Amino acid sequence: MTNKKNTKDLILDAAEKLFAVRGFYGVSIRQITAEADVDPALASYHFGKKNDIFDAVMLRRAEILNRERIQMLDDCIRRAQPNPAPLHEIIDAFTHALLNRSNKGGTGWKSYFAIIAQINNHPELGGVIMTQYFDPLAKKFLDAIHATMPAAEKEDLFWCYHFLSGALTLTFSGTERISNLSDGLCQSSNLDAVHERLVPFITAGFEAFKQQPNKTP
Amino acid sequence: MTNKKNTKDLILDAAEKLFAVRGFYGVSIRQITAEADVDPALASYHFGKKNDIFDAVMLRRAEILNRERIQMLDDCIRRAQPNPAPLHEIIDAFTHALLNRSNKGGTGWKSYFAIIAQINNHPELGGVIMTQYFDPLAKKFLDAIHATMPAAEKEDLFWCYHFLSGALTLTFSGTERISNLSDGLCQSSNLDAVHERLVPFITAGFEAFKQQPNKTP
DNA sequence: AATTAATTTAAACAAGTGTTGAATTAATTT
DNA sequence: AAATTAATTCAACACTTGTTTAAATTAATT
Repeated sequence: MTNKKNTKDLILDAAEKLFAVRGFYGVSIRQITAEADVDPALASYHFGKKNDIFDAVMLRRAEILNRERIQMLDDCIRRAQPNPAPLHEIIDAFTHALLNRSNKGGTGWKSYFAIIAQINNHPELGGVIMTQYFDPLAKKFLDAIHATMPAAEKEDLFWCYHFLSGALTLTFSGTERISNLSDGLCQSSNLDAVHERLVPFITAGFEAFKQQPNKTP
Repeated sequence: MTNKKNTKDLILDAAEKLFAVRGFYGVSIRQITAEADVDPALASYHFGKKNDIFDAVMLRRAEILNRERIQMLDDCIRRAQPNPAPLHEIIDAFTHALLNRSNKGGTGWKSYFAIIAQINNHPELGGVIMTQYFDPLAKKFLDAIHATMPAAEKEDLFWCYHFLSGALTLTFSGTERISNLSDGLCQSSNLDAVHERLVPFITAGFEAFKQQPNKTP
């Protein structure tokens, strides 16, 4: 097991860490290369423009994460055949990989999720990665949901997905202020506790749209 | 009705608009004052440091919004006395002002919500405003929920609040990519449609924790 | 061992950064 | 009307920004 990292990864690690805290525009190339203990010119040499560094940071983990999540969705659907997969299993499959990486994946993954949360507010930055990786996954997820809730309206499910997406984003970004609300309730870092509550919460939300509303024209 | 705005508001309007799109670090004072058609030095003259401009932008609407939301919560509680307020009314009171301003409040409010979403990921920026305005409101909201769901565990409700907060943030930031998932389903800007779905979704999520789980030790 | 390729260094570039001070104009008070 | 305060302009400051260039060094290939 080689412990010595190459320059490209050193830069990506440093960029990931700093982007997570201060955002794309809040971090300079010189700060990144200083954190990586590397000459500033190497950033341009290895990656090109600053935007390309950001894209490289995103791509690195997007592939891993995406493969895992699609796999879990497929497994969950296959297990239930010929019936549709249970709703809570679909939602668990959609969220489990996030929890797992955020919990046991190390600081790099934590930073990565924080950046994902930022991308939601800056479409100009991560547009390509999102369209290429997350959208197909979301489509597969929504299809599975629709299969297990055939009576629900598609538009309802579409919005429910957005609510799930928002809850997920904030939960796993890790940057949320726990504030003085918790009163010591939340012994942080216990992300399993979060997941135990997130899945029932979201499942119940979706189920509220299981039947079409009484249309009385 | 005076149409002529003073310099301070011109700067705040421009800053709000630009911060919403590119974030705090992504916008320079010169860009702000150019957008406001005003001399760059006036930013420092009227507000001080760049951080103070950001705080002023936040403060302006935080007071208005906060007063409205607290009012609606109080009204909803008073209406139900001596019974606890219905769950869905509490959630509506918590979200209605956001919807209303986002829908009919003009572009300034839209930008404001986008900045709020950013603050969630950059606690260093809006910490003061959040602690001063949003936390007390959240506490009042959670108390009301607890009153109407006395059998639920406090920690469960705390996390449910976070899921609500995430869903709200993403929904009203307005910066979310609608993506190619919608297939023309979502004729955007129809935020009433969002609210009609958000309240039942969140209500059902909370209700999943109405009874304590069977503790079988 | 010689040659080519890949990587790292150090210096520099023009442009943009937040902020300030003195001079000038506008508004308000005496 | 004069005097005083407030608001605005212009120029400049020291510094940082992303990026490039050419030379020096290291690694890989012949």
